[in-house]
Amino acid sequence: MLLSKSCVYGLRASLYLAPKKEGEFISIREMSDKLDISFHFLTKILQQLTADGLMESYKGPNGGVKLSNKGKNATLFDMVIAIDGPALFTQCALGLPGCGSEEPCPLHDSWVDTRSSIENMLKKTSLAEIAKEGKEKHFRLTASGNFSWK
Amino acid sequence: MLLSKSCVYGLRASLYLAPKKEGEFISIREMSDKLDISFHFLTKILQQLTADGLMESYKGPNGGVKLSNKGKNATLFDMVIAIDGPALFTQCALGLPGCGSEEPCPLHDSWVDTRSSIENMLKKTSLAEIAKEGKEKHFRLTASGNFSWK
DNA sequence: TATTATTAAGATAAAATACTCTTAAAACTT
DNA sequence: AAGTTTTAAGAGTATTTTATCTTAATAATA
Repeated sequence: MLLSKSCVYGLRASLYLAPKKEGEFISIREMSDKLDISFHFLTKILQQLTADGLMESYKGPNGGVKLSNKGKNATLFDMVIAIDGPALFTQCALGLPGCGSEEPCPLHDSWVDTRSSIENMLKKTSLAEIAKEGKEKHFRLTASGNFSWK
Repeated sequence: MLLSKSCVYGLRASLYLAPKKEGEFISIREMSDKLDISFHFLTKILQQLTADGLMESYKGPNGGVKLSNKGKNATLFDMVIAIDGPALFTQCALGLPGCGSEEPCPLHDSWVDTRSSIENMLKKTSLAEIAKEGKEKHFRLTASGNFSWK
């Protein structure tokens, strides 16, 4: 698997929040229901993104989380780094510590290329841009497809 | 992580065997020592590749494993499929079961591209070809770099 | 002020992955 | 035939990831 489950959940939640209107806090319960993710588990992941400044949270009635300004302008790459860390984008495909262009593993050269194509894919569009596009394209965010970008 | 540890160990062992001369069985103990992988764990992984017909094994003194003809002409892709299964090359990046070109997730289109670039990277060269190339380029297979393609 | 709705945080549990140990089976050597 | 070297197979342990449960803290509302 390319990304951990935590990471995938975090990305889906970020994408869920992306089209929401300015300043609105969305409860984690709503997201865990709509996205079919365990509430407490999702809470943990979003706490991490909040700690990283990519989201903001608010307690109490009408509380919830929202993308911070930083988060809105962030890309999925930033979310992945915050949750899974940078290993996928820095490590040798065979996990060899000394691997590099001087003394490469058999996969090194092609993996460097492929790796940056993954990176570019995740960096290409900001959440704000995906949200805009999503409203036209009705992207899927759930298994059942019952999510609307409004 | 792109590939499981089992898978990486299996690939490194396959690459270790690739340049060995025709018909020679290499003991798993030698490989586990040279590649710095737990003997019993590596044994399990190689049993899988043997069951899949990618390797052949022989018991008793001077026994060990070697690439089968199928294995020699196989690519790293085949090894990955045998160990990790096809999920990486078939699944949605966000793990959404219904995702496809009709109702895609936000990553679908770019992920389809990236996914096949990973696939192509692993399919590009057969183990036999990598072995040949390795003798010129002295590819790394260990953390310490103490592996020689002779 | 009491109640309720919410996130935060910590403890626990379950599942998956990674690793180890023991015994059995096969094949060689003497 | 007995002993040795090797893979095979199964059970067991450890670690990490995923998920749940409980309690605390914060903020709104009545």
